[in-house]
Amino acid sequence: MSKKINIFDIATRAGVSIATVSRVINDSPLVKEETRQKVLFALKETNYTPNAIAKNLRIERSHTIGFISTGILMCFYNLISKGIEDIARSNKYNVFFCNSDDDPVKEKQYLTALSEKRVDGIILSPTGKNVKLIEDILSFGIPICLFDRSIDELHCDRVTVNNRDASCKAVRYMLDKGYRRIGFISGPVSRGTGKERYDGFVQAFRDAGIPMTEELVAYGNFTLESGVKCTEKLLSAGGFDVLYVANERMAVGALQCLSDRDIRIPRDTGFLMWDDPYWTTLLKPKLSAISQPVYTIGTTAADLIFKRILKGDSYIDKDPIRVTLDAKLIIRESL
Amino acid sequence: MSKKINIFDIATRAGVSIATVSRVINDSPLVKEETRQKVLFALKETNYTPNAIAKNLRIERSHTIGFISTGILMCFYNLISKGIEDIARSNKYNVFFCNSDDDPVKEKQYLTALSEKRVDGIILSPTGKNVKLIEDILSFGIPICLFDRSIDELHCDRVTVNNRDASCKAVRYMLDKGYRRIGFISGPVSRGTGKERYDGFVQAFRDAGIPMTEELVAYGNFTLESGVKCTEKLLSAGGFDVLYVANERMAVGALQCLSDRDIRIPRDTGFLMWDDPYWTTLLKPKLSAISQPVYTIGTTAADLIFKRILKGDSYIDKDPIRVTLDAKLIIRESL
DNA sequence: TTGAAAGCGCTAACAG
DNA sequence: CTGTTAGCGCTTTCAA
Repeated sequence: MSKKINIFDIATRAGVSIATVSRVINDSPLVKEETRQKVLFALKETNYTPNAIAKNLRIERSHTIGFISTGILMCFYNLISKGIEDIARSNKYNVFFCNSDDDPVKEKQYLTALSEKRVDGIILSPTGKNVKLIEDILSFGIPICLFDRSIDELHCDRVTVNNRDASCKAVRYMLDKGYRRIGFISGPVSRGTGKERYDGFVQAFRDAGIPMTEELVAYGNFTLESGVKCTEKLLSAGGFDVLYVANERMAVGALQCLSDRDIRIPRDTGFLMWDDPYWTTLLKPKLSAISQPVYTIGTTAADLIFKRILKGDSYIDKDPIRVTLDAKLIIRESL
Repeated sequence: MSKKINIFDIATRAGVSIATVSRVINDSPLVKEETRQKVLFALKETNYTPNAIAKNLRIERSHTIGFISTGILMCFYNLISKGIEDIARSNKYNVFFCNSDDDPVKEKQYLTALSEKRVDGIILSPTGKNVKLIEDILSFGIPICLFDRSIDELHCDRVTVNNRDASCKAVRYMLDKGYRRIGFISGPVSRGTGKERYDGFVQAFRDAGIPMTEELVAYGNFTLESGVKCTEKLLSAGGFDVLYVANERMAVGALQCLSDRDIRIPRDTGFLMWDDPYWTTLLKPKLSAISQPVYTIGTTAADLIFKRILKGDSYIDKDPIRVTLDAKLIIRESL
C-alpha cells in the first residue's frame, strides 16, 4: 500500500498552503477561482481521500450516530432501522448499528464504545439497566433518544407507542365480539412494553365489567421459545377461544405450536398478535394484528436526535421531548 | 456541557505524565503498581472517557468496519448482519451498516464516506457499478470482501453461494418428480445471482434432455412487485404446475398473487422458492425452499476481512480468497 | 485572498 | 519505570 496522500501533498502540488486546500475542500467562498482550479486539479490527479478522522478530531464532531436495538432478528426493527438510516443519510451522517440482544452487558459495552467514538447522538432501545451510565453519557453532552421502551427516571427524548391504550382497545374489541376465554401470552410485566400491554388487557376487562381469568394469561419473555411454552400451558389449562400474543416472536412460536397440534384458525381459535410483519397476510386466514408505525418510529427518533445535534450545545438542556405514536388494530380474518 | 476531560487532566490529577496515563489506559505492563493505582484513581474520580477519534488518528486504525447491503428489508440480510456483528464484536470492532437499496449512487456515497472515515475493511454486496471506485479503495489499502454477488474483474475476497448448482439440482428434483410445466420467476439474467440461478435452471432441462419452454420463464427484478407481475404473466401464458421463484421478495409477491386468485398450493400448483425466511414453515402447506447459509455467509465474510485487517499490510497483496458455500434444497410440503 | 501556526487528544520513540 | 516530545491530518484564528 502506497503512502497515503494528505492535505499537505495536495498543497505542495498545487503550490498553495494547506489552509487554502482546506478551504477548497470545504467549499469556502473566499478562494479565488483560479486558485480553486489549481487545487481541484491536484485533487483529481491524486484522487485524494480526506481523512475524516483527523477532521472529526479537529471539529469535535463525528458525523456519526449510534443505534442500539435489543434484537437484530426481529422484523420489527428492520423498518425502524430503515427510518433511521434514511434520516441519517439525508443529514450526511453514518450510523453504527449495534445489537444488545437485550443483554445489559452488551448494552454497556456498546454504550461505552459509542461514547468513546464520540458519536454525536445515540438512539437506544434500553434493556432497563445501565441507567447510571446513560445519565453519564447524557451529561457528557451526547444526546440520547430512547425508543420502544422507556425509562421513567431518565431525562431524555423518547418515542414510544401507546401500548396500553392499543392493547385495551384490542381486548375490548374481542370482548365485544363475544370472545370470553381470551388466552393472553404476555411479555414480562415488571415494566416496559410488556407491562403496558398487560395493563391494557386488564383494563379492558375491568371496563367491561367482566371478570378476568388469571389462568388464561401466560407470561413469556418475548422469545419464540416462550411463545411455544406459553401456548402449551394455556392449552393444558383448559384452552381458549382466541389467542392474543404480545409480540411477533412469541406469535411465531404460538403459531408453530398450534399448527403442530392441528389447532386451526379461525375454526378452533381466533388469533391476534402485536406487530404486523409482512407475512401476516400470506397466511390463511390472514392474521389480524396490532400494527406499530415502525418506519415512523425510526424517522421520529432520528429527527429528535438531529434536532439536538444540529442546534448545538445550547439545546442540550432543553426539556425532553416525548412523542407517543399510535399502534392500530387491523382486523383481517383470524378474528 | 462541562469541558471534556482529557488525558492531560488525568495526568495532572495523578501527578504523572500523559505517557504514563496512556500506558495505564492501554494496560502496558511497564508501570509500577503504585503509579497505576494513582492513575486508576484519577480515572474513576473523573469518569474520563478516552477519545477514540484522537487515538484512531494516531494509530491509523479505526476499529471499525463498513457493511453495505443492497436492501435492509430482506430477512435474508438479517442473519448475515448478525453474523457480521457477532464476529466484529468478538474483535472489539464496531460496524457501520449501510444500505444501498441496490442504487449505485447510494453505493458510491457510502463507499466514499466509509473510506473517508478510514474504516479498516468493507463487506459489500455490490450493485455491479462503481468498479473503478472499489479498485481505488482496494489499492488505497482498505480490504474489501464481496458477498452474495460478485464481480469477476475485481481482485478481492468474496463469499458466494453455489447458485447455479443449487438451482440445477432443485429443477432436476422437480423434473424427476414429474413436473413438466415449471413456471420460473427469474431475476435479471445479465449477471450475478440472477444469471446463475437461471443458468442452473436451463442446465437441468438440458441434462434431462427435456425441452425447456421459454414462455414459462418470467424475468423479474427481485422486488415484490415484479413477483406479482411475473406470476400474472405466467398465469395468462397458460399456467404451470409448479412455480419456482428466484428470491424471497418475489416469492412474497407470487404468494400474494396466487392467494388473491385462490390458486392453492399444492392442490393447484407446487411451489419452490429461493431463500428460507422463518415464516416458510408457518404457512400451510409448509413451503419447500432453497436455503442459503445466511449466518455463515456473514461470519465468513467478516472472518476474511479480519484476517486481512489483523495481518496488516503484508497481507494486503495476498491472493484473493474465494469461499463458496452450499445452498440446500429443503423439501417440505409445497412440492 | 492567502499563509503561518496553533492546536484537537492521543501514542510511541527516545532518553533518562 | 517514567517523562519529553514529535507528530497523526485537519481546521481555524490571526496577520499579512
